[in-house]
Amino acid sequence: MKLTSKGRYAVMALVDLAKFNDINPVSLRDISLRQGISLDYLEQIFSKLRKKAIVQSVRGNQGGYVLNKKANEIKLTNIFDAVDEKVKTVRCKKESKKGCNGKPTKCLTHNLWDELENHINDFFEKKSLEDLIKDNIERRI
Amino acid sequence: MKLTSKGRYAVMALVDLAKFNDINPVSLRDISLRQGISLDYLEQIFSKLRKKAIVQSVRGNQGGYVLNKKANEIKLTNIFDAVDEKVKTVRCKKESKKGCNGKPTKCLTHNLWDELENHINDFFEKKSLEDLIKDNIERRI
DNA sequence: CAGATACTTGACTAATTTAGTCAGGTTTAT
DNA sequence: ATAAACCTGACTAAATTAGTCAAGTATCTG
Repeated sequence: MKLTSKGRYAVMALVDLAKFNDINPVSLRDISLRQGISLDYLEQIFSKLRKKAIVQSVRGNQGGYVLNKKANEIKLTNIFDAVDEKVKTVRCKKESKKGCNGKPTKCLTHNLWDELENHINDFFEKKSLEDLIKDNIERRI
Repeated sequence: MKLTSKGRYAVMALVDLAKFNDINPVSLRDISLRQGISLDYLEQIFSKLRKKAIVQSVRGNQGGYVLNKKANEIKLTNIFDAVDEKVKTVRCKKESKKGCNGKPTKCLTHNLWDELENHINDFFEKKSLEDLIKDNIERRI
């Protein structure tokens, strides 16, 4: 049960973006340097974030990225969803007619994994980018 | 963020075991047939469960496995721990002197991942095998 | 004691996923 | 014009997963 670095990076980069977002857009190059994430990889990640309208891009010289919503409107769920970081506790959901384990019934623990999934998603649903930034400032004091 | 099938199988197999555990020990072969898990794979899993004293083995003809503790004393944590299903939200913990991302400071989101880890582990800590079995019986009625 | 049943161990492997890199663009401010 | 920065898609090495396979050892039952 582990988080992929794509998901982690997406969140890190957005916190960085929100933090340094003043008048000018923030360039991926700067984020790359500050957070130690490869520029190429960041581009992949931001392409997805843009498609899901979480950020907006500003092209050309002195361009970069800007948040497309207020920080308190961006939940972790939205971020993870954008970069395809999904919470998959079970395999056995898609086989339409069969249950899990190839049998007509649901597996003994099917309900458990659903609960777990909800439990984790709750966490993601409650945390917004703003929370993270606040947390970050407090910590520094 | 996903659960491996080793962890899932371990829990499924133990619920099955607890359910059919009357006078005789339960053979892996039976579990394999009922739950649709390969016998060889089950053997690997039960070897680990035995080492962590979650089950006891009974050798010989009509042998099999028995729970080594009461069902309400076996938490999901114990099971996952036994089969090395760990909750790893972050990579950046072991590099003793450095923080995450190779810098001397912690990454912007370090605290978040810790929280997430605790949130998930809470869930595992609270659920016991007994809960699962009860849940299973209720559901059938 | 013979044989079957069932546990035990360890090595091996195919497939998948992850975590990127690389190359070759396009757009736009100055 | 040109440089900074975005944009896209293909590619790949390494790690992990999800098992399989083979060769045992222990012990109950007849």
